[in-house]
Amino acid sequence: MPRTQEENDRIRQAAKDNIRSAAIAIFIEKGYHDASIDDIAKRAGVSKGLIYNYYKGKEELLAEMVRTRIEDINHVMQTAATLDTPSEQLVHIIEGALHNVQQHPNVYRFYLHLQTQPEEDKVLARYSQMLNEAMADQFEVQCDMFAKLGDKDERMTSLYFSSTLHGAMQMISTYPDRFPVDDIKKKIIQQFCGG
Amino acid sequence: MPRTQEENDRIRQAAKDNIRSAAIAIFIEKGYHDASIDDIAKRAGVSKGLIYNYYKGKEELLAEMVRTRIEDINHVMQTAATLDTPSEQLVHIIEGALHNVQQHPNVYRFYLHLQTQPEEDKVLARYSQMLNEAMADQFEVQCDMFAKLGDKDERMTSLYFSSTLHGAMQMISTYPDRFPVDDIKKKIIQQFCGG
Amino acid sequence: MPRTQEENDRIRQAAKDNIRSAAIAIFIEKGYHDASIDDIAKRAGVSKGLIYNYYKGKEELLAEMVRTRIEDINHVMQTAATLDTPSEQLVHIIEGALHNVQQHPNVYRFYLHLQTQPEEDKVLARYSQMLNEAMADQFEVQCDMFAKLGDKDERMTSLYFSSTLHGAMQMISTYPDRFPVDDIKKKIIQQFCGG
Amino acid sequence: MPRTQEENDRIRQAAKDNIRSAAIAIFIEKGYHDASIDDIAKRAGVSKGLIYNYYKGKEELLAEMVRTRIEDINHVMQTAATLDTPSEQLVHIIEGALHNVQQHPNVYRFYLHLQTQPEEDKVLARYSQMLNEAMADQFEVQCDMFAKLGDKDERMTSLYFSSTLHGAMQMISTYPDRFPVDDIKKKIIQQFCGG
DNA sequence: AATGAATGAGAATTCATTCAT
DNA sequence: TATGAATGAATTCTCATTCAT
Repeated sequence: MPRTQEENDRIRQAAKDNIRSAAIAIFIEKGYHDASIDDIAKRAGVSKGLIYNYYKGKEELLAEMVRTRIEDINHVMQTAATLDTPSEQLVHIIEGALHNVQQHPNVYRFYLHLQTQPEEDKVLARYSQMLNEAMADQFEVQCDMFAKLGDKDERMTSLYFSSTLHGAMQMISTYPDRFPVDDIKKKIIQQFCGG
Repeated sequence: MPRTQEENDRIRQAAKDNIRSAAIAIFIEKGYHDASIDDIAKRAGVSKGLIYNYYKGKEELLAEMVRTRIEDINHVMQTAATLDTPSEQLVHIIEGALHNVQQHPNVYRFYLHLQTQPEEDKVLARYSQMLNEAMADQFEVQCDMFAKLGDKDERMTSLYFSSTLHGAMQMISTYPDRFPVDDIKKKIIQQFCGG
Repeated sequence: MPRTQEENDRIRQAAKDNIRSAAIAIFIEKGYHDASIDDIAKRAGVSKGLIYNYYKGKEELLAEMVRTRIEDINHVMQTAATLDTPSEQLVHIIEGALHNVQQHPNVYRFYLHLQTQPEEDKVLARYSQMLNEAMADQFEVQCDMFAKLGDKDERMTSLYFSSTLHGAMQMISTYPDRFPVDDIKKKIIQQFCGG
Repeated sequence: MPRTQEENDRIRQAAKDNIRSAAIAIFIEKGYHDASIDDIAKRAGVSKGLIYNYYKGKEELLAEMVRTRIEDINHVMQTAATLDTPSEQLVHIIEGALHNVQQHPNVYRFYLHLQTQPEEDKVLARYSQMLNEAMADQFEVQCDMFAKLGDKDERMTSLYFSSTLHGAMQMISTYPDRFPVDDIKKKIIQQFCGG
């Protein structure tokens, strides 16, 4: 007697999730190139073959991961946009970003690693670019916020803001134990969400 | 007619340099993993075997590269230290850093990529760490500068400064054509080398 | 409410036939090796599992196919044998053969491909051999026909006839659009069914 | 001290030849799909890696083989063309073809197998087609011969001739021990090289 | 000092087959 | 009877490294 449609869907979804989680974990631990399908299969506790049942290959696992990442970024931006004042919006972005890096420095590290992939890497260049574009989108949204904040030179300020914020994120992910996140957060808020 | 000792040394050194240059170029173009020894040999115009004559393997070529990089960083810091005022010193660091990234965005990209290597990568983690330590050294030197500048909270300022500077460098290397380097440079100088 | 025995048999037979048809179609389109069980299951509109319910594996599907082929060949020969004169009998064979190839060049092609399978192919060699034996049987029957036609050297004539006929079939299947089937048919009939 | 250029060339050529021979032998024994690179490496007594040093992959080994085959076919045709009378020319073609199959039935078998590859096989279809084209070229040359022989309907005769000849070849390769090659050869010569 | 032929360990991927439901 | 999730053995191909010359 075959399983019902629903049951199969459930099993499939569980298996996919399981594999995706394992892949994410392994990618973050070892990096994309060093992670083998075998590693992922072992971590997920499934056979190599099953991974190919659900994903076209290693690259698709990365694609899924990047897609999720971009959605997360966009989600933060959209939530920010619902807040009342530009000042609060920027604070939300800052806190979201720094909190995230602080909680998962390796994840930020992974994506920064991906973004800095040599452009010649035919496989990864696409994902690198997708992340850069997401950052560019984020930048545009920030420009609006600074404009609403009364900034006359909002593009320059947004750039400077992004530099500072990403610099801080980079530092946090590099020295996760030593970096005084809260103090830096205050400084950034004070500098850019000034009022 | 055997070569003289000196002549041999000269030949050896020239060959080593040649190989190192080729390796650097290829690593930066393709990244460490994607660069093959064959690529490097071809670029250097020598045989694969010769590379192993001078270097223990691929990894040692990277080690050499990282060593040079760290020396370059230290060199900038030392030169800065010879300047008269802390303000001039910081300006020198800023200009050196930004100019460098602007001239060779891919080089900065390469090292940032290396620094963000997953820690589990047994081969590369060491180099990642070495670069981080160099950055930490740089940080300490900067602290002195900010202290001399009269800053009471020089460690925090130095951190914030490093964040901002590295953030800017990251942005330049990501968007080399669109980023207004000079404007940002001015802003950084104004903010940190202030008065 | 359990099904009756008959009903079950009917269902089983229908399912088997369905699968066999799908397998034949896929085998002919893609060849044995390139055809996947998945392809066959999709074409038949059943699950992979069901195929294994009715057939031991991929090979048995081929076996079934070859069995049918041989039956078809024998059927043509038997029908020929019911005709009155040896001349008519041979004409029937020729027309049957050429018509068949002309209608389904890919089918002939498939079996010729199978017959020319390397002998070492442990899986397929058996089927190759079965087809060759069927051809040998056909040859014997033809010998009788040529004998009845008054040929003193009937084995040689039958061989020459088979060569010519199979050569023509090979040409038709290779150049299905360009080959003047009817003209060649006439020539063969004229040459061999002459008297 | 490195080897001289010549010495290397010699070594390379020997290795290539060795690999090619092994590949041909294995392909003929097991067929293209069933032959693994491992098989070929073992037969050649070299490592798998070396094969990829000399050939882009499995397909290139086949390509080389097919190229040689076509050259051989063309060579027979060209040699035939140098003979004085069309009758002698045709006899030369017949003898060349039948002798060849008789000596190496498995080789003929291999190429017929290749020619009958399903068209959907994306890898092999090209080679199949190349062989068919070589056969078509051969056909055109034969037409001229029959024309010179005074045949009014030379294209039809050439087709019929080709059918008969290829049919015989197919039979020889199928029943190499039982087929009376010389007798059939005489019959073909008698039928087509008139005089 | 210099060469490049040769190796072999390891990676991604495919697919016939099994088996719990 | 029927399903399709899961397996794992086999295969192609890559590349850092070795070593005879």
